[in-house]
Amino acid sequence: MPEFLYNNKLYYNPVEFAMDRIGGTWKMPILWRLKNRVMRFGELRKDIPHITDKMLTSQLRQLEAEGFIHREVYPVVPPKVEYSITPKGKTAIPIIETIRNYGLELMKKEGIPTK
Amino acid sequence: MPEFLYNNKLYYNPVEFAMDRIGGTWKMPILWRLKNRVMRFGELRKDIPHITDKMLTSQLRQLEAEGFIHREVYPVVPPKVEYSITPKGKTAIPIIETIRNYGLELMKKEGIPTK
DNA sequence: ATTAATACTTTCCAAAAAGTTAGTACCTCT
DNA sequence: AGAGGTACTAACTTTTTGGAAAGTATTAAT
Repeated sequence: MPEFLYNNKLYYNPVEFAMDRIGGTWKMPILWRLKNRVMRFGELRKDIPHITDKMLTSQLRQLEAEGFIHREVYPVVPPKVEYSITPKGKTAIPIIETIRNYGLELMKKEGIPTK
Repeated sequence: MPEFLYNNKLYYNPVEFAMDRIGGTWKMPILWRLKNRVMRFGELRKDIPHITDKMLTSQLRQLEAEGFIHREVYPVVPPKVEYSITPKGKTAIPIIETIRNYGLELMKKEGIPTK
């Protein structure tokens, strides 16, 4: 496996690279929810259990910086900001689905009720 | 999304559950190498760049505990231990491949030479 | 007696990720 | 004047993850 630098970080393989973009605790849950609709900050917060303002903001910023989502600000008071998925973000959906189904499969094997 | 406990840890979704079994820096590289052959500790260490003894040991133990690999000890001196993938471990290979291909795709978009 | 080989184990430490708590800016409405 | 609503921002702490370096056990070979 080749190793390479990107944004001053050293990666050892493509899996690591992918997981750095869409991995972590919150990025997939966010992308998953945006997959077929636009959502506001407050909506996402309500919909994703246990996420904090800080985590939501920082993850949204990272996803935006990588081009997975788009952030649209409306200059009104109180503030209104809408988040939507980009074409690049959509390419992540099937991957998330694959991992999700695998997770469900493993859970089933462990006897964890999946509903 | 349902939340649930497993081994005293709280999970919020199936993706998280899957990534806790086969995610992290080293588990996929290990499984990937074992996918079609048995390997010894020293072989794995030589083959996976930058991994330390400690990390290799701890990841192998976790993979074994979850049933993804099998550990065979030969009572000889110096010690000999062989690691092999189990049927359960094999189910992870296509997932790794999917993520890997996605990583390669993202790298290509970023202009990172993939070989 | 010393060295070599192999597969760990242990201790201590640093960095990264995530969580907690509190606060800000702005305008509208009462 | 004060409260309410929205999307943050900042400071601080905790937890998790990973890493470096050294040590252990056993026996054979020199």
